[in-house]
Amino acid sequence: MDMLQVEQKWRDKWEKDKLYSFDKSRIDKKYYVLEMFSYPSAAKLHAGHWYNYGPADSFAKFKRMQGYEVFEPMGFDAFGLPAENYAIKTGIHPKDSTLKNIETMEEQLKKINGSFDWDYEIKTCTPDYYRWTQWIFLQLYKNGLAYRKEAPVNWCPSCQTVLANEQVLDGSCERCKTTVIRKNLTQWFFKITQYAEELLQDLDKLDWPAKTIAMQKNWIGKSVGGEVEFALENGGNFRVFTTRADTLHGVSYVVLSPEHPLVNKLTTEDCKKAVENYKDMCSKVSEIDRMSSTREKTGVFIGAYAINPINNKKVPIWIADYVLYSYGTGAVMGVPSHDERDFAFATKYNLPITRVISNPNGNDDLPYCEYGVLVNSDEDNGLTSEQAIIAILDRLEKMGKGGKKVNYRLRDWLVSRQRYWGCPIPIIHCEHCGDVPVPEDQLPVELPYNVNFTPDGKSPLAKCDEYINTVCPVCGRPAKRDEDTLDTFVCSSWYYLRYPDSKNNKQAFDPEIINKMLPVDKYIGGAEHACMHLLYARFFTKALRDLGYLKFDEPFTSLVHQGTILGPDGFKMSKSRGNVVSPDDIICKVGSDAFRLYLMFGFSYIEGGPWNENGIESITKFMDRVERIVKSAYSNKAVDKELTKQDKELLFVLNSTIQKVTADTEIFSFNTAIARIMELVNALYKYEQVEDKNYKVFQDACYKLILLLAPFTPCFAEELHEQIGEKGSVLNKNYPTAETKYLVKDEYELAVQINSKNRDKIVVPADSDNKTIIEIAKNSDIIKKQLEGKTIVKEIVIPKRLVNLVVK
RNA sequence: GCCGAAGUGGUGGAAUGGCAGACGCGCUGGACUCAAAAUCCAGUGAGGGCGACCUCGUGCGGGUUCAAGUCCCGCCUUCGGCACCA
Repeated sequence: MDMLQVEQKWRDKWEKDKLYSFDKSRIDKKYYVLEMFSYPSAAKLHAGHWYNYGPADSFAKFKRMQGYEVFEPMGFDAFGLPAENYAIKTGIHPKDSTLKNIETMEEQLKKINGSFDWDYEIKTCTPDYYRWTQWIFLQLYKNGLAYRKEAPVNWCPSCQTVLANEQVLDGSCERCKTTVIRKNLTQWFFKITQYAEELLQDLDKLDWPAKTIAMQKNWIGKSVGGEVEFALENGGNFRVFTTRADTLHGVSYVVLSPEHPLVNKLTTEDCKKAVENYKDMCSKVSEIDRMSSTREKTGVFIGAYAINPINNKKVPIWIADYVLYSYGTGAVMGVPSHDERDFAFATKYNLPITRVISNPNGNDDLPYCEYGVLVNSDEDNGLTSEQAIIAILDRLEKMGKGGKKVNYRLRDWLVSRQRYWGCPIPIIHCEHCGDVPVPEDQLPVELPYNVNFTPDGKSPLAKCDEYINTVCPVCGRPAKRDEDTLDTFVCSSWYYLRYPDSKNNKQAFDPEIINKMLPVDKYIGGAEHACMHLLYARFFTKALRDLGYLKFDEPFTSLVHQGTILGPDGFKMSKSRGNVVSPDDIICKVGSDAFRLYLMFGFSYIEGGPWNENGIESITKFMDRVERIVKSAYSNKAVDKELTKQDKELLFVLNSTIQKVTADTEIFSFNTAIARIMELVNALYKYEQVEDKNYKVFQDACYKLILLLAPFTPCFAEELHEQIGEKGSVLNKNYPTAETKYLVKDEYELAVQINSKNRDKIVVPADSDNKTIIEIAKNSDIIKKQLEGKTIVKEIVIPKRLVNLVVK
């Protein structure tokens, strides 16, 4: 079969017939299959895109044939840094390059022969989309979920710009290799932390890969403990967070993070110079370096003291950069005897180390970081750690000096970017009125085209006078627009909500429609988004629910990550390695169906693996085999006949194939599903050699074979479907279901084991009881011989599988 | 350091505690052919035996079980993620 021609033929026909058009009248049967949309890169569609979209689309087609009204939209995550960097290098405007890349990719995507309904296409960089991104920003802002504050960011002193974490490699700017420093800038944040607990709890409701759930749990990082208030000599106080209140009696110092606001107030005159030097040193260390646990702990004494509320002991106050201002209270208590970091710190600076928890094993080594029994702890002596944590925090609470507290590692999401190619932030800064939201009827705030985005330390939009200068919507006086753009992850946090109502120019989406179409039933994409996109999207869904727009709690009920296809050398495909396999070259040779089928058969879908050249030929061979057997089956007239043994055997294989393929496809185990189909084809070839064939059975099996193949090789199946004289699209036919009457066997083959070693095989009638089976087993010649002179001590029968005789 | 996943023939990869290696690639042999290609059929974990068969075999070491790739304990290696979170 000339697949290239066949594929073109059906692609055209399907487009003409609008085969993949979503039928809104069948919304009650909807099945929303979503593949993560892609970034329109100049590098075109690569094997990774194909591996995501091809098999996922087969799943969508499978659902369609099962009678669901499948909604499978496609679009582009079109804002972002690569286009801007490309523009800086080449001078080609990001908008122009992006739109051009989208055009190319649309053409390539069509060659996948996916069930995409292009009427619902989204491009996040177009005003009709980002207008609503801005609208959502304003809803979050108006409800206290978006706020502005000063925060440390990665700053490249040479490029004079802020860098995203991903642009910092080993503490240096990826472009100029200059050491990145931290700098405080006023930035927009989304209050994702407000949802920390729900984001954590609801993970249990999701049909998601366990790995991804674990990653999100870690990322949210719930930590149950308490706060302890330390008084200052001058009358003030501050709090520390701890999970080990049981060790409170062993505090020998406290540490504030260098950025803690109390540091300047408390530092004594004679310590000022050392403290200033230390803070200066810290600011030069990147956040990434600072967060490394292998770094030696450093710090300085600030000259002041704090009072331990439980025993009124006076302890020195230090600052150290291992204490993070952004976690907990930005201050910790130092208990060197029971914490490794504190132990290292105290040893280095000669601070006292007092044991307050005894080791039940009697071992005296310090630090001892497990739970135990309290010692040297006054009235708390003898309590276990578990008891003491509760007792001490209760007591502190009664004293008004602390109590139970839960902390999360999750931080609020910093969404400002000092970049051009992104969604403008719809806020106006007015000297008189403060931060003023752009009135909703004035959205979108359009991204201006003529902007100088060469990096020079200022946000590109700040240099565009006609953009930045505006009037305050409240007082009418001159004011300035926010000069930053939004992180592109903001755009992708709600696109799945826009798809089903993508042409709506009055609302971001019609809640009426969205609440019927969502949540997404099956979401397919890379695992690299576990703690970014997938978390942000969950947050948006919950926030929009609480604002009254959505009636569901989670956006993606079920999630699947595809693996990664590596180059033939086993390394990740990359231009620099020269190991990139081009999908275009392959589909030009063997066609899109064969390429898709190879991707689905050659790898375990969730694992991926290295590309293998010769595998693809075996797939075209298989397709040829299918074509030949189908032709053979339809070469004779089908007549009703009584079923022979061989007919029944074929029917058994056919129906068990249907059963297994259905079950495997459901769980994305495509390689085994296709293996089962190959087995069916092998059985058909065996049947072809039967003298007295029943062409009715033969043809029925081949017809169902075509249906089974349709989701995996849509054009190929469609062509065969037409060739055997069927009307309409194969994709509109019902997916076959197994007829259980053909799955009943008259007899079974069982293995016979002696002492768990295979010794023989027997065939027994299907209705034999265990006793009969054992008799048959014992009567086999081989077994008889093996049993000579031995005593049977146990007889085990596993129906339909084996008999095991345990002998002495 | 912590969390997660994985380790099976020459190879990609299969196996609700129940016949390890499905299916495919490769290889070997046969049929067809003057020959080749294509196709079809058969074989293909290792070792031993003329043979029916026997022994060993799922990273390593133990264990539970009639039975372990699968469950438990202790390791090794690889990959992914997090990493001074108090």
